[in-house]
Amino acid sequence: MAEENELRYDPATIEPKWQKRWAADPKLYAAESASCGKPKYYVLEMLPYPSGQLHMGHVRNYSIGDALARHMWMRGYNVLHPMGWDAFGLPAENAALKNNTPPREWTLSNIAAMKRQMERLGLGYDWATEIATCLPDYYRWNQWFFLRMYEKGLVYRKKSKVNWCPECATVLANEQVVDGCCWRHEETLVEQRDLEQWFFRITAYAQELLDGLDSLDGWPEKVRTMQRNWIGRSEGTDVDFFLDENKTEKSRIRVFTTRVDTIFGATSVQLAPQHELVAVLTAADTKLKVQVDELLDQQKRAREAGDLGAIEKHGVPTGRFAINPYNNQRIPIWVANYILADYGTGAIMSVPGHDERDFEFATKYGLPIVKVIKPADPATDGTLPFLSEEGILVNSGKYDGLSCAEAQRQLQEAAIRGAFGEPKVTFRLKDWGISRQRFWGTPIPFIHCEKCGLVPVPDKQLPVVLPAQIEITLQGGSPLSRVPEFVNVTCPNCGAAARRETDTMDTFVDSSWYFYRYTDAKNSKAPFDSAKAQYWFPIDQYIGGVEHAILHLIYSRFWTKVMRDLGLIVNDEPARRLFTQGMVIKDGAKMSKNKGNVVSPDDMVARYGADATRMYALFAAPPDRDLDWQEDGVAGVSRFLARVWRLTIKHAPLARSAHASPSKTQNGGAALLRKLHQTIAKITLDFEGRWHFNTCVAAIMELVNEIQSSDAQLEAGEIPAPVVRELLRSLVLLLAPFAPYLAAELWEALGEKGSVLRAHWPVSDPALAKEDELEIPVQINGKLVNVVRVAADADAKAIEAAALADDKVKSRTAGKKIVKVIVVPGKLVNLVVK
RNA sequence: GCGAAAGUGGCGGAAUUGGCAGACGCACCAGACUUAGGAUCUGGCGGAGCAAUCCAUGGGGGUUCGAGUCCCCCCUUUCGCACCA
Repeated sequence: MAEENELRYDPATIEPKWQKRWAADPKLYAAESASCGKPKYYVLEMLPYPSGQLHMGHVRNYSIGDALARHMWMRGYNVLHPMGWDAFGLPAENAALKNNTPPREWTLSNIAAMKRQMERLGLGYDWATEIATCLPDYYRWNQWFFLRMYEKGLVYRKKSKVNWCPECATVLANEQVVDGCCWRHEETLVEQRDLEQWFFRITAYAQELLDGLDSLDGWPEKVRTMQRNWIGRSEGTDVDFFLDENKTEKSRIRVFTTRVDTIFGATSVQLAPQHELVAVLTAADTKLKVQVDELLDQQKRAREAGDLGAIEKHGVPTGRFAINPYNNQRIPIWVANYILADYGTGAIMSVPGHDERDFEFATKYGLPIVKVIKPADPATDGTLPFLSEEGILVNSGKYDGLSCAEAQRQLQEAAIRGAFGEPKVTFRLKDWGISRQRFWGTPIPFIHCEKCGLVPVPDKQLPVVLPAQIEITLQGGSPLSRVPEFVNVTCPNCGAAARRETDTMDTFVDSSWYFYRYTDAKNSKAPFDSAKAQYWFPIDQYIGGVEHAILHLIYSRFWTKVMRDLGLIVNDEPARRLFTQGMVIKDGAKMSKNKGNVVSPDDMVARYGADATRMYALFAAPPDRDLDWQEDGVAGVSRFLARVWRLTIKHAPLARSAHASPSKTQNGGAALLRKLHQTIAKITLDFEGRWHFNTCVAAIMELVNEIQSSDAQLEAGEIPAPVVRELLRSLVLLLAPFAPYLAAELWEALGEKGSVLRAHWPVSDPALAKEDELEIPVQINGKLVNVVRVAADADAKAIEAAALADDKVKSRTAGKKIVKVIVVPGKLVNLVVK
């Protein structure tokens, strides 16, 4: 009975034992100082929002990062592997409303719970560098950066149309609006409101953010493409059309076009319904106003249907005319529902001959369609619209005969000379609106003074701390505005009574620079020490979900460039390599409470242990693909770990009896050593880039299967002790990044002192890994017939001879003619037979 | 509509450079131990066929001695973009 117990793998005993020991060793996962002499490696997983519960997506993300961190420790790197909490945000306020718990208390207790879960999973974080963005010693630096950016002209306040989510009761950034709805409330339509808001001038870096993408070759192409599209650079020309014949400054309509070469084909000017000229015209024309209101209504309905792109085109003529500055042609001005107010100038020239949308519109309303580009390829000449730039200008006065590109150059020059236009680069990217009318965020460090206007809070008064006592509601604007002791201050400038700003910052501000704080988390004099940041940055490997491709990942690139220009850092980009892991799904669908297919990490850990749960998360699919969670699979990994445990414990005494590695002339166990060194080579290679950890786990399973099927030899003492020692030691080392608890337990069982993390990652010996003999497949006309065994270094001749000597090959080729023999040494033989 | 990725047994997946398709695991089947255990071990497991053998990587063509892998066309799924002038 006692013996049976002894041979049972029990993660519920092993794992808490090591968890305790690890917690008692603060140096174990701690980054060392720059002077340690080792090469540095910064591996980072995106910090979680402290909802209170880890989900399987977290487990997967952190299992990948932790495996990499452990591997790099074993490779002798100085590893920074930190963790923190993206701790501001609306859920804390919702919880406060629901349970009457203060946001701070709710958040901190969630952090404690999730930290326990992470420790239970055995994740190797340097908790000495832990950060929580909701604490004043972190968010004071948000305020500090805000003031520095204000000084640099990168922060401004302006009244404009902004996105408003009624559910969040706050403003949202453009990046947080998905298909016209709130990114947090997919069913809630975002409204447009005119509000005075704080903005970061991210557009000042638009070109650099775009150019930088070319250098990020360690980032997924998908993410780079998404950012390029989001930044949306387009080169063109601004052109002023004159209103009627009255050529005064006030009566110009500026349009933006990328195809100024087609301007002789413009047959109308189209304005967005929100265009300021439309407001002037409708004020004097009630009939027109009704029509324009209808266009606005159509836009609104299309947005509600989530399909603004497919709006049916409608327009109304204003009765007014514009003069084309190049040929003085008089063309009608229309208002159209498909013209976007916030792109370009909110007005376009309509060229139906060479633009698909304009063609559709002109056809519908009977506007003239003029051909001004003749295709270079005569085969495509004829039908309009002709959209390509591969052509020659016609019907364009003195520009006739020019290529499109040359015409664009000359027309731009003419516009500059005539002072009615200029070359223009337009970006789709808009400035980042960061004001939030919420409580649980970083207070914006400004004061409104009747006399002095906007006054920045002086540095020495930072941090502006959130009040502890507050009543949370989702009505009536910023909750902070209802806390008199927060609002009422004296102006730092003139000393008069003044009002504190009551908006807080977007939580994406918090996560835009958090990874710098990890390098110097306790600094109370500065956000971080520049020398420390310079040592650790850029991040060597960043790991997270692709859903942040244009939110967090563009904001943090922006922030890095701002900090560089403030002289704080020298790197241009935050992360050298980015890895976006796939989703965890169940029964073919994303896990969600609604579908009732949520698998709890705690439940998995309780039933199978942390090692099995983590290892399954790596084994079930390659990390970049979606992973279908199958509980039977976790049980399978758990059985495998039990087998490793039994095998190692059983043969540990023999292994411990040896004290050296096997000598090269050792007899016995060559096949096992060969398999071992092949496995080491395979896994090492994967860590260096391919990251197919699923096949790494499979390779370890193969190795264990092979050792186990040699059990009879092991029992009979036919495998020398040094070989057994090397096999088991290496097996444990290979397992250490994936199943840290079991590895620690078995490392100790093998009589090893010190942490397995400080042991050297095994090195594959090519001589030991090499096969003596190979099985070479023999094909006849490309079809497999048999395999022949040959020496591994056999040349083409020898292989051919072996193939031709094979009985099966002989009988298949009898009476036929061998036309050609293809021999790929080490691979195969193919006989072409007629 | 445009762009990208993917499509392989009952399931998750493997095949790193054009070279034995299905590694590894799950599920299932048979057996051993044992007598009730969701334990362990052994064997089997793409389809058809008694077999030799044939068929098989979404479908159809092509290149090649040889194609899951390369090229062309089509279908499906997922993701991103979608009047950006």
